[in-house]
Amino acid sequence: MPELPEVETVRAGLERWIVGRTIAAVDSLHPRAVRRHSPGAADLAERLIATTVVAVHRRGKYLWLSLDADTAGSDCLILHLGMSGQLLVSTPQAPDGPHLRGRIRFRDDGTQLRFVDQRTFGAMQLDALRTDGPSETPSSILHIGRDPLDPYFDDRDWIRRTRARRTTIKRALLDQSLMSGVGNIYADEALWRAKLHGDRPTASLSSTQLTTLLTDLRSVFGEALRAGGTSFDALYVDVNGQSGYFDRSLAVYGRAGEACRRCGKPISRAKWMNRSSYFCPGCQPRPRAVRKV
DNA sequence: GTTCGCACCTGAGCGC
DNA sequence: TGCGCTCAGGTGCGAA
Repeated sequence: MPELPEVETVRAGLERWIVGRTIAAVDSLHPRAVRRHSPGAADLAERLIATTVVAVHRRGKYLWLSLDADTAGSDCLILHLGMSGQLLVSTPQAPDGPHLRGRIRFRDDGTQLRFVDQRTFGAMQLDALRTDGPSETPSSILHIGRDPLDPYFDDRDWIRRTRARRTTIKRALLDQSLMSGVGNIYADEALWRAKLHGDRPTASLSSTQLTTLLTDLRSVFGEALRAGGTSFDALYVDVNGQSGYFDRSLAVYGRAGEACRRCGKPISRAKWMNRSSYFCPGCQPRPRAVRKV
């Protein structure tokens, strides 16, 4: 599933392949791919034609292409991969796959940008950039917090706001308004490294513990980035269709029943909010209030 | 205002 | 062989 390292890998690929190119045509091939663009697919295509991609930006799991022309009040194209989205740089001759949802063709008739998305949680949307402190952000994602690799991310502010929440630490990690980019996989990995159970109330954690968690989160992100991201199946690939290999380095996620690399106890898997949570019962004991008898 | 649960969606894997 | 169920999970929305 695309989380921060996977999205950043895609962003870097897009930067290499599409910056400086002018859009000639946009094909929207599935209504859900443009559901967040309320004027509809035809409007999206019409306003993108003849614009040039200036830069590719990312905040958390959101990508956006900055465009050179004022497209009637919108100056960027937001791209979100959802759970299974892929942005592929393909030759015009490459066959359409079964889950092709959108396609951007460029005036140079070279490679195309294809949006492939099996589960249709991803989306494309035109938006206007707004000043957001020291940088610019699309207006519709102003509520998304900065990610921990953002140079303007404020560690102390995140710690203060997290401790003020009346929730658990895993919920807080997945709350994209507090901090973006973290999904289920890297939340479990960072919590394992920090020896914290996901059900620990945020208010019970010290500043030191949260600082350690941030450090561990950044290190797991860095390692995953160097590995090109995590790929459990064919759902995540970079713009050239290549899989990352960080899944080989995961300590807990997807390893239920296997020995913890730190203490040797078998990794547990628990149902959590209609999904799974992986943790080591030895290194990450449940807090007393929710400890199962 | 904050927190939580659920729907959205598709295809692989599994049991019967 | 075919059917039905479960699972995967990011995001937005409504309810409490």
